Amino acid sequence: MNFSIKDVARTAGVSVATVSRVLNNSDKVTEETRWKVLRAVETLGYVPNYSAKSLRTNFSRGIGLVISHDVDYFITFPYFSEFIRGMGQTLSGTDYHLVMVMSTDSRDDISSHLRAFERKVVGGVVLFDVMDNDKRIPVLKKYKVPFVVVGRPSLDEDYLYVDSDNVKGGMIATEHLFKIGCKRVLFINGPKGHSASRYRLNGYLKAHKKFGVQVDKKLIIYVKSDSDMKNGYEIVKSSIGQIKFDGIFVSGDFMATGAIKALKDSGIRVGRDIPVVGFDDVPIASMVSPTLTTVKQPIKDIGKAAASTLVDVMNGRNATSKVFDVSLVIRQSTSREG
Amino acid sequence: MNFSIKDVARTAGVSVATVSRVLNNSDKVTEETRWKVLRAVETLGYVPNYSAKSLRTNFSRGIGLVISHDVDYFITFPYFSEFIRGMGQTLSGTDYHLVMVMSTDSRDDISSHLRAFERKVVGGVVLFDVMDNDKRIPVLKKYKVPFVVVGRPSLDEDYLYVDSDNVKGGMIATEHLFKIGCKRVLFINGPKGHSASRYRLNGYLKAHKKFGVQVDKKLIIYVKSDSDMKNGYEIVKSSIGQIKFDGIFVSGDFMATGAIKALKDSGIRVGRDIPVVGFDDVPIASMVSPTLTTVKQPIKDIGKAAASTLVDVMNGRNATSKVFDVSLVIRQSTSREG
DNA sequence: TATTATAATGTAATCGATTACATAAAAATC
DNA sequence: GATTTTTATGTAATCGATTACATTATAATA
Repeated sequence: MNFSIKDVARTAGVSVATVSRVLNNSDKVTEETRWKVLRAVETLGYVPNYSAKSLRTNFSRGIGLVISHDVDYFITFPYFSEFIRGMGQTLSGTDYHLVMVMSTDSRDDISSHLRAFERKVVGGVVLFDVMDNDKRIPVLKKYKVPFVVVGRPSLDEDYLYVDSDNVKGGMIATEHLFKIGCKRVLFINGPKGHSASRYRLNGYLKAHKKFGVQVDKKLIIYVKSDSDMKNGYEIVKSSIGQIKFDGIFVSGDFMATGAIKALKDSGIRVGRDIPVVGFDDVPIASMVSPTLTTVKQPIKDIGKAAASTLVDVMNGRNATSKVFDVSLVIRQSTSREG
Repeated sequence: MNFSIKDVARTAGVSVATVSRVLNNSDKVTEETRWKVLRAVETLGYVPNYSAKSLRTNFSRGIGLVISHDVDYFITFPYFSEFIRGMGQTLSGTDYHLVMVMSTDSRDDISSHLRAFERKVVGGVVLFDVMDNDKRIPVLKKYKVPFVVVGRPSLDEDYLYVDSDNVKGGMIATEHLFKIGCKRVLFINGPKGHSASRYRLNGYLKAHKKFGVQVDKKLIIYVKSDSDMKNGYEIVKSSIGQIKFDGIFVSGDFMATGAIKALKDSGIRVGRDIPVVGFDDVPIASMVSPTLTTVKQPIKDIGKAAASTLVDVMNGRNATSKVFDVSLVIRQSTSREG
């Protein structure tokens, strides 16, 4: 049976207004009345109807995450699950819930976000998988949809974001390779235009400056699509003999696994001959052989922050953007003894 | 600006009832009126308020997926993402949306499902990660919550489910090992009581019968928790020397990766000395070395089926349970040349 | 043409919550 | 004790849709 606030009011012998007051602990209510109401709620097993709530208050507690149809990258990678887990941990026990809106359109289409917002299915959205100068951001602003961006797709940063320190990530990865003697680091970066790709490249360049190493643009390769993790394999395969390099930094552990396989298949010893550094520290990084040196990002924390920041924005509280620290996890793939 | 059905009615010069009729293509409406209404909808950019819809019709279009806090397994594994992608593909373009309800409680707690349903945040749920005789099923039945189970947790099967053919999966994996000369196959199964674990064991036993091989119960090992994929490594490490085995079947590719590492670390050649078969065919299976022989399940299709079946149930259409075929993908980890 | 049947549209109640405003009760002030 | 102020509670409108029922317009029949 599904009870309404009226049933609670009748059972407690008060008006619906009073019940509402108790339930939202607004206004003043006598301890005695409060107790009567709560007892009635308990007795009936009353659960508020969120459609009614949302209709009346014009406020939806859905936290929207729009997944584009044509994007494989994030969603197939552990990154995605961990991110959701983080959001979940923050949202768990609150009145908010995570809504996955499936976009019929391409990645840069905003209509799914807007529709979900206008339908009141969500009260705000998390913008995932953003590109440089993402066109969706101005649209969300225009329509006053509360939102938080994962990543920093534009320089003016006139929006709230959560991100990991990709500049540092790119830097410590490259530095580590320099420190163990590399001079020419092949950098297999994410897709061009992708928010994170730019920052990681910055870090890569910074490390060169710091170590006084000349940058060879031929060493910087962007994957075309973010869906194909076999890219790591193929890029390295086709680079061998074409470009001279003595170390590899790959923007993603799965691609790094492919890169390592390519080296192995070519009879090159990973670590001793060519050290490899990945990015993400996916669970499997410590299970492959050689185990993978990689940049660890606190993905779950980023998910948590995305959720809590968005809830803050939705409630008109002021929130701040956050950049999370990353660290290098050193394993066998950069060991000279390998 | 957010327009309501009233605005549309005014703009079109008709009543709200007529607008509603057009929008839900119920009843008869003149072509002319329909056109006027649709034009008004177009002009205003009207989007129906789903809270109001849901309140009035007592029908929520949220498809609930409850994620337990204490479960790492599914959510960290590619299985989870792929499953969601499948659901998404089915739901995309429809009026339904996927809601991830985060449970505060342990896996077998049903309250999160019920609460979400009674709040009208979801109109039905997908039951994931089920155990044998899962206690949640009778509760969902009792409260008349539309639901679909992923897996087959009980024998009476008095509910709708989608599942992959785990019996066949366990069987073809074991058979393949027998065919290439194994006599004692170590089986690292999922957690005891887990729906899939039972069926895969059945397949494992069936293969023994078929090949006339005696079953040694010592060879059957259940992982304790499903969260720790290092289990594969540790179980194999501690089994070497303790139990005699000449092949391994691991209920999961990530665990299989750990198992392979354990063999390598012990100086055992994977394939030639001890062949290994995994389960799932995760994307990385073809990127590790040796590449992994594994049982492929159509996870995305299972997700699709889960979504469409639930929508059918929610709409009172009759639906049927589905079992999806699995197949063996043969790679290097079972090659005797490895 | 008058009468009846049918089709198209409108009116108003309803879903379950919140909240502005009204009112009653209690406390504070004189 | 009468008056004012404060506090607690109730009444009723409202959010945006759907839909039973009423009404009007049109078509069919006598």
